[in-house]
Amino acid sequence: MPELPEVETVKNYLEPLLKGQSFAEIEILNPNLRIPVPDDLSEKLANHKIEQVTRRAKYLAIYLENNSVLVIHLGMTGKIFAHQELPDTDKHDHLLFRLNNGDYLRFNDVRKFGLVTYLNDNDLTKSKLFSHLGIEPLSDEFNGKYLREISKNSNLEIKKFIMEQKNVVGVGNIYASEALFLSRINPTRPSSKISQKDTDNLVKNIKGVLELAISKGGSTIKDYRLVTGESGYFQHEFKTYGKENNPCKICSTPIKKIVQGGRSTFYCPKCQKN
DNA sequence: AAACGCGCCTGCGGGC
DNA sequence: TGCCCGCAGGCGCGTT
Repeated sequence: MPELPEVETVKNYLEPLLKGQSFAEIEILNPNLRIPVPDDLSEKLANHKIEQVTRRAKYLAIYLENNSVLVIHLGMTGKIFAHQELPDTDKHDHLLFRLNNGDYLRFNDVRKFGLVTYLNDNDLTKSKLFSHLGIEPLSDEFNGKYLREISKNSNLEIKKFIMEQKNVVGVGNIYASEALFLSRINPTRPSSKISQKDTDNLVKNIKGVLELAISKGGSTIKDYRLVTGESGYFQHEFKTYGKENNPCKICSTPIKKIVQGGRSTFYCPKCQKN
């Protein structure tokens, strides 16, 4: 899936398409997602004006005039395509949204780790999907002081720590590797062993890499596509992710691949010392 | 109670 | 060519 920059990019595309419109009908083609798509989705959401299109963590939260919220998560392979007329559907399409202006949105998800549902209450914190989520990485609350405070007593490896959604949301497997490289921190270093100065730097680099990726329209690897079907561009700027055995951009040492918590991690063993 | 590891599901590419 | 295995932007759950 899409990590935070990809979801933010989707949000930015959807906002002008949706804001002020309403859903005329939402057709469920296949309800079998991470949680089943509720039968009454269309009934609950249709014909209520769309007020806001937002992102929280890696979720899209689309607020309607009747206080309900359409919630979409793209999982690993979820995609949303926009069309100006009735599109052909393929076997991994799960929902087809028809807007009052005749546009369509198509939700496609090969691996079905995504979800589409609604909330009756627009206070996201009341939902089980959102209640446990930590702060946003691009917010002012996410700063070196905060990160050091929550990490200084943890022996969890730093890459796992920053990917933990209760600590900070939206930092996925790619951007965790990239931010640690930029910060010259070994991904296996215990969180407690990172100085305030290095923590400040890590926060700066997490924000920097996410913002840069957003500015490039996210990263396209395999399945992820922009709403328009175009690719994002940030994948061309990866310094470590997927670069096993390629020379480090700084010192030319071959990039190493290890596995942490079942996820691949890429880093430079020379630049990123423990 | 934090932390691990597994399962959810499908497709693709590499190795044999 | 074909089969089998490992791996993939995430996340929640049960178990230690």
